[in-house]
Formats: sequence, structure tokens, C-alpha cells
Amino acid sequence: MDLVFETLAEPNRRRILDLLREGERPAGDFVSALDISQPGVSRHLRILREADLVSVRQDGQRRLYRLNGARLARIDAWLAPYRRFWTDKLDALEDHLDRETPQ
Amino acid sequence: MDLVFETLAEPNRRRILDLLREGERPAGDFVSALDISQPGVSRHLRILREADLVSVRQDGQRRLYRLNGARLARIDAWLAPYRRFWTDKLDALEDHLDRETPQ
DNA sequence: AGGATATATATGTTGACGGTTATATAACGG
DNA sequence: CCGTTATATAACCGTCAACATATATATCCT
Repeated sequence: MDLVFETLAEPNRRRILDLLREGERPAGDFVSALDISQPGVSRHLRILREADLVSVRQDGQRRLYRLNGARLARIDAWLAPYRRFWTDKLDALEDHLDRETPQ
Repeated sequence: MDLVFETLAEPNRRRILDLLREGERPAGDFVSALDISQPGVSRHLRILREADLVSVRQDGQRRLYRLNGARLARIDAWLAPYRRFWTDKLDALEDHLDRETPQ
């Protein structure tokens, strides 16, 4: 399944990924960070797991979540052919600036 | 509003953007391409407009849609701090290969 | 074993979303 | 003007996603 975009559409899930950039974290961290109920967080974590955006490992009674960046490369790949649509704009701006202040 | 991710979650809308990479297109093009009704397409176009992902200009009785790449830069910006999470992997792979075939 | 803690699952409600059909608006051609 | 074409809006409907509460599971500790 390729539900990366759909998974990333949810703000709470993006927030979870943001937190995971700092490293492995137990599920409870997200509960205190996210202002939704514990089952709600658990549900989002399950969706992130199913989308293979995160992985888990057991650590005692906690479950430590880790970011799986590889999956985000798919977004990057989708974005690639669009990149010229804003880098071109930057190039044009640079050209403009070059002309405004020609050394 | 910053609903870029939410807007991109819908496959038909992504398809529309894909088609727009080739250049300006009238709304009718998407109707024949998308296998949903004309009003359905029109709705998606409105959402893309509201997300500022596309712009329109009148051309006789048609309306020509154009891609607005600048908005996608927001996705790119969000993605940026994650990039190391898969480029690191590639680096590691390269290191590994270097060791496997040293010279 | 039993209590406490951490996390997941079950269940039910609700609002938003995407689809359709019907209709309105607007521009063109005769 | 009138009919046609192109597109948007209105109204309605079914589905699904996200939330909460309640409960189950699993692990730790004593």
C-alpha cells in the first residue's frame, strides 16, 4: 500500500514524526505532547506503522518508536519533477538581483 | 490556510497536478482524464485553487489552469529536516560498498 | 499472585469529504 | 436572441476518519 500522502495529511501524525526526528521515543511521549486521548495516539501510531513510516521495538513495558525515513523518500520522489517549478523562480530572482547589483 | 498536505492527500488532485506539469490546461482535460464527473473535477479544482496550488485564467469560454509550484516548496521545506534520515542510509550503503570492493 | 503502569483494541458517535444529479452562469457562434 | 459548449455551484447522500470512553493485554514490581 502506498498511503504516505494520506497518512501525512493528519496534523497529529506529522507532529509525531517531527518529535521522532530527535530520536526514539515511547508512545507515552506523544500522549503528553498531542492533546488527544491515549487511544487516539495509539491509533495514529498504528497508522504510521502500517504506512511503514515508523517502526517499534519493545523495551520493558514501553514500546519505543523510531522514525523510518526511507518511506519519506517516496514523497521526495514525487516532488522531484515539480522542483523546477519553484527553483526556476529562484533562479529568476537571482538573475534579477544580479542585474540590480552587478558587482 | 496551510492545507497543502490535506489537499495532496487526494489521488485525483495529485493526478491533476501531474497533468499540469506539462503546462496550462483547460478544466475539461481533467474531466476526460479522471473518470469522475465534471462537477467532481470542478470541486477538486476549487480545492486546489483555495490551497493556492494552482491558478486560473480565462480563455474564451474555457478556464486554463496553471501549476503554482511555489506552494509545493512548503512540502519540500517540511521534508528538509528529514532528508538525512534516508541520505544517511545511502551514505552508509556507500561506505559498505567501499569496504566490500576497496578500489 | 496481585497491583500498577504502559499501550493496544473495541465500540459508538459525529463531522467532513468525495461522489452524484440537477441546475446556474458565462461565453461563443449562427 | 437562441442554442451549444464549458465550467461552476447547489443539494443531497453514503462512507470513512478521528475522536472519546470503556476494556483488554502485557510487563514490571513487590
